[in-house]
Amino acid sequence: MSSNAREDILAAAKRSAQAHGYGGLSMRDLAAEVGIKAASLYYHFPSKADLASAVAKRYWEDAAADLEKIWDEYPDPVERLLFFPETFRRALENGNRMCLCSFMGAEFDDLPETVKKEVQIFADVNVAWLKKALIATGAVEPDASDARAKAVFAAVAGAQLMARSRADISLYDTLIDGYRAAGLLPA
Amino acid sequence: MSSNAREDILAAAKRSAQAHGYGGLSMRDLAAEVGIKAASLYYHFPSKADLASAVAKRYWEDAAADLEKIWDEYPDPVERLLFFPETFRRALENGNRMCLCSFMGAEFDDLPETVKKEVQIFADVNVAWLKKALIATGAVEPDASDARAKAVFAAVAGAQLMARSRADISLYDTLIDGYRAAGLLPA
DNA sequence: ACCTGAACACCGTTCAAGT
DNA sequence: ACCTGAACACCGTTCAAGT
Repeated sequence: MSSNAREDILAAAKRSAQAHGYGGLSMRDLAAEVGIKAASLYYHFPSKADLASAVAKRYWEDAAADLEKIWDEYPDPVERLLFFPETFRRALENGNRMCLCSFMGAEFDDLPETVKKEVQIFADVNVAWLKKALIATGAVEPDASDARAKAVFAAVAGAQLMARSRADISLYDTLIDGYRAAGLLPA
Repeated sequence: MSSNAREDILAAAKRSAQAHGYGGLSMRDLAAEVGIKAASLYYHFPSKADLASAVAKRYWEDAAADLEKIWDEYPDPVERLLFFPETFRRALENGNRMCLCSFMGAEFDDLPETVKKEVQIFADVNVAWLKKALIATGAVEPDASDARAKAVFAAVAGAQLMARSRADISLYDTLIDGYRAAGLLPA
């Protein structure tokens, strides 16, 4: 199937970065998982920074595609918006992992410039989608939609972070319900 | 003044962990900052895990004391609650740092058990205070106060994380305002 | 009581060398 | 084209030794 080493590396690096961050991503461990030597990684990616940058870029590209699909699959604006937290829930389901870009947001100080840029694009993509989705519900004034979209994104990321720190996915659901009860998400 | 090496180590380690996390906390760099050799750190703390555990413990103890002070200084329940995000804002003001326990929440998988425990207590302390503060406003049903307190905590932590990842403190203010506008925090 | 140099097994990275 | 072993400067940690 995927005898493409470069793709294997990207996939394994993504999984690892979602659990251990940029700093915790070990080139030696990564190589072992893919079945090559650490030195061989540098044939595919000139540095750890370049690898992480490629991983983060792929990450937001995949997220953008997923969000597009959700947009089309949920014609009802409220249902669509309520489905958004599900994308963050899946990382928790997948071995208590978290959003790669949230983890790297914490590691901001130690991130290479190229990686920082991709991490920020991930937030941009999500916020832009949320803004459109909020406006579509008609419940938010267009003027307020940008601030509200950012608030929803930050709150959902925070819920994922808190749930991860207790390895408790039911806490994530409680938090999202709490956002709904408070009015941050439509009820 | 503080010729107490142990206290100097704790203070420097706290600052570093707020910027680089547990994994990014370097014993050699830390020693250099305190003015001793790395090996000497092990006279004061038997391991990096023990040091980090002591730092996290001190961190929630200080937070608990701060919250008590805020409680007394703000007799008005709504004003008191609105002041809560200020405690997280200060870390951003202080060199774009973040809550030590949020960072370590991301690093959950790689944290020693003793450190995990202290990190969770930090959340417990904040949630317990928020719960009391929410009930005092009378705007939240006691039944819903626990879920709401957790939601506020997670949302504020998420706002700090997102603002840090753009090194933009004004974004933090926008997000907190967004929470207010949406009804998560009292307006 | 408090600190140190030297050593250990790690890490990301480089590079000349292999096929 | 793709991979490797050996080496580099790092890291957390240990420990015997210093004062």
